[in-house]
Amino acid sequence: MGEPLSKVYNPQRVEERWSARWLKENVFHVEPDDRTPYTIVIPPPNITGVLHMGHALNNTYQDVLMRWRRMQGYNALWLPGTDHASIATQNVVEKELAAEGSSREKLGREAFLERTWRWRREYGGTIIRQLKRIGCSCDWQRERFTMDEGLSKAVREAFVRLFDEGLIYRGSYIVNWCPRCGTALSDDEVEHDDLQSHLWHIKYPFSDGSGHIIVATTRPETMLGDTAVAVNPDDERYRGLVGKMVILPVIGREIPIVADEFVDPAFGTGAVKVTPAHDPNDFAIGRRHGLASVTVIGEDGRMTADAGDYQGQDRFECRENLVRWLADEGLLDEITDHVHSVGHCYRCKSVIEPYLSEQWFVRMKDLAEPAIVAAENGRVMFNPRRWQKVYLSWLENVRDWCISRQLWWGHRIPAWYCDDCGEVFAAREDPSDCPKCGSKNIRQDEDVLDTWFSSALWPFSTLGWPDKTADLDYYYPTDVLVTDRGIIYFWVARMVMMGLHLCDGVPFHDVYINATVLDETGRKMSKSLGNGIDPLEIIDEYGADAMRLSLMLLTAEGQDVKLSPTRFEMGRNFANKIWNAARFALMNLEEIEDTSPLKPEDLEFEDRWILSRLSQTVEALTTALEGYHFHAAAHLLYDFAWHSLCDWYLEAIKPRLYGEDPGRKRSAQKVLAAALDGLLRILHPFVPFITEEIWHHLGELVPERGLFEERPSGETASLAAWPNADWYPRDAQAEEDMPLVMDLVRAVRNIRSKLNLGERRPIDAVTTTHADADAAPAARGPLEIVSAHENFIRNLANIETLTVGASIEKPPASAAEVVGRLDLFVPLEGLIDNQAEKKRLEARIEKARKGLDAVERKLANRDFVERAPGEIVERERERHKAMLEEVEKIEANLNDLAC
RNA sequence: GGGCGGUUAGCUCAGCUGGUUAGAGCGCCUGCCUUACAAGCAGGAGGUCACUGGUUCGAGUCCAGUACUGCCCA
Repeated sequence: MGEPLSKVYNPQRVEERWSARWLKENVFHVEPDDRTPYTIVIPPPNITGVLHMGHALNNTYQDVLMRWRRMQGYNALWLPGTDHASIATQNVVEKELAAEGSSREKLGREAFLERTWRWRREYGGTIIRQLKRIGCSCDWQRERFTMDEGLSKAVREAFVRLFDEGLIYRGSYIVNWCPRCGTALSDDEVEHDDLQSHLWHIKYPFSDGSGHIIVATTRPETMLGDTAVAVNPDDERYRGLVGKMVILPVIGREIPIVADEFVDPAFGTGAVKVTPAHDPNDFAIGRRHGLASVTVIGEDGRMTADAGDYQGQDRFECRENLVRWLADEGLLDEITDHVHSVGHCYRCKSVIEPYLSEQWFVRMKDLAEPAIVAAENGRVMFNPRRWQKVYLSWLENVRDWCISRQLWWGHRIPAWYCDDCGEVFAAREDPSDCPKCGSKNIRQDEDVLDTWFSSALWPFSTLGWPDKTADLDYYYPTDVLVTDRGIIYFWVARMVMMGLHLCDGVPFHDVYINATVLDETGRKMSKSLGNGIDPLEIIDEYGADAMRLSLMLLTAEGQDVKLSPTRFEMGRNFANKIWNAARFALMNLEEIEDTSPLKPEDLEFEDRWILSRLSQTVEALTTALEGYHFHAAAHLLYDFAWHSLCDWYLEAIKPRLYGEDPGRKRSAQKVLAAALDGLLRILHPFVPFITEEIWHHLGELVPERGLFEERPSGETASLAAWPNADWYPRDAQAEEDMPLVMDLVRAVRNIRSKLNLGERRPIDAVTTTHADADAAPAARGPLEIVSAHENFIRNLANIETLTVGASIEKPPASAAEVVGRLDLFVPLEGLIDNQAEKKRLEARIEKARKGLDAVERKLANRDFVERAPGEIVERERERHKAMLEEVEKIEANLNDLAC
């Protein structure tokens, strides 16, 4: 790669190159060995899905963890895969069929499944390809799919075990029915929205003709299936009516008035209609009172034969017609406005119909208990902590889980019915006869399992369970699950339950709940709103590294993140900065001859400082990552790279690199190489592509980048060692000296700027102090610091001659500044703009006085002096002294200007 | 109705166990195409930390309440 590096970083080619290379060389594949494992299973995206910003964020977190742990030397497995998504996938294929004028019914089950598998082969890999573009370092060789042979076997095993243990049962209950998808849903798959609706007050005449009772309902169309009217037993208004019969309008059925505690006397008229087949509460009332159930709305959302004249009408159409009829008949007492919560299908948003049907359920209570304990005693830890509460409250109030779906795409329920003896049984292998009576007259249940049933097994089914594989033994339990808060119930809780029950241990130790991605106005990004930002467009425009880093920089812990496309400029600019810093380094390392280790005494001030900063950064960064503080980690990197390395260090070593002293040049080159090497390592988990690219360029020039010892750099940044803080020497004195030195440089630059001197006009400067005599003799005096780093200051402030000495008189016509205990004078004979200088000093003194006032107020407070800790009071006194001195000096400079 | 967040610079947000003159990025102002980078450099302006009360020598930070706002559950 001899060609010169472009001035602007161009991510496209770099990302393509490294993506391909990582894949080709299978860099992220691992097998069990004698190292410590670090495992993450990916939250498997739907095969119908396309990558959205939420995936990008979620997977960047995981990739940062994986790459970091891998570099730390763990046997790091990130197991990827996809989810078959029963409803979503079936919907997609059915839509295709509809466009062809066909349907799944026309095709038949087998042909439909064949067709769906074909779809999955053709399009199901889209999202996996997209994950690769982000740079995800998954072990792609281990990619799994929830309907793979192995995972299907796991599903069967789990079902049969739970069935045999009595934890799976079948029964007739009210479930959430989606008439559009034609299937039952679990409670969690129903989204509740408040709708502006009405309360219809309907007269039900007594059968003896003695008048009527008025019931209030939000769903008049279900009245056709009423089998009672209920009132509260304590309700004085209706006490005498319990037991009386009423005639159900339209149908003409005679139904009783019953008393039930459930009825809220304050709701509506205090009398409610009871429709056991179409409402879960009514179903319970019906059971208590032995009422019949009449189904009037069918699977397709149309009225059944039992709906009389309304048969065949759509449920909403029926409502309108029925209400009109009631009004015409004088049976409609009134209509009031009413807001109520209506369930919608989470897949297609249709209004859910509570529907009485035969379904399979998982008994949850006993499974939930250990999952609660696991969280309470810290075997499963949530980050941020507060999500534990969400998890617990769901488990504590958990209801049985409806797992059967009236779909074809999915794991067919491994349960069989014997038509001769009526036996119902589950089996691991397809049976040929009934285990009870031996009859061959058996048939398998038609339904498939809820997709989440297989998802619940994901952390161990992907590792080979139920077989006792070496993978399972080595990689399970996994270390952390990174996911969205929206699926704590659906998925996280169920994995913990299943892991504990079936696999003898929690599936992961930590759960990291990532932020929700919002648009710039604070709305959730969603397909239906069309306000999503396409990660691939961002990658095309700014690069994957830029997107990843932007997400990490912008997403504060535990806080949702508002994004707009332009916010990714942040990451792009950073990548470009790194690119150019590397370009600078590479240009100046080209003719490095001697790469043998340095001796500590070869290091100069800026070297000692930057290495100390790097050491600190490594330490703080490692701690941040250990605590999942990704945002803090990204900012540590940003700050070190940009504001320490680029702003100061690179500028500071230019004279050495361009100068004539080979020793000083060599040490600058060596430290530069070591610092860049370290930066690339710690940056790599966040921005893998650009760091990998630079790593190789650097490797060609300086394969050996150890500071005081040999440290071969290795082939790829992806497998480079994560640095320890002690790779780089700490230097307390360099760190202590630097702030004053920087302040001095800034003061000179400020004078230049405010007095319009231009950046490059050579000037002289004097630093002096009149208070040195008072300084504690043990302390390193400011003049000592300045003279020690004279070259550094002269270079960065572009000063020709820097005079340093005690008690030097202010040269005539000088600009003056106070920096800590120092006086800074810039002699400007003939150049000084007195007006500008006056303005500058006035602004300066105002600020200084504000500080002084605050300290004075504090010290004037007797309570503070008496009750605050001595060291705090002492510190304030010190500050007061310094600030008073500062104000006085600036004042003197101002006065001086006036004459 | 219950639970959990949020309210800090024009915008988006940091701010750990209470203690220097409250920070960053973007935007804004001034000056710079300085041989790594104009996606940049240097300098600067900008905040009664939502409100009320309390605890404390001291509150953006702790406690109580209020207002507005977001999410989840019923």
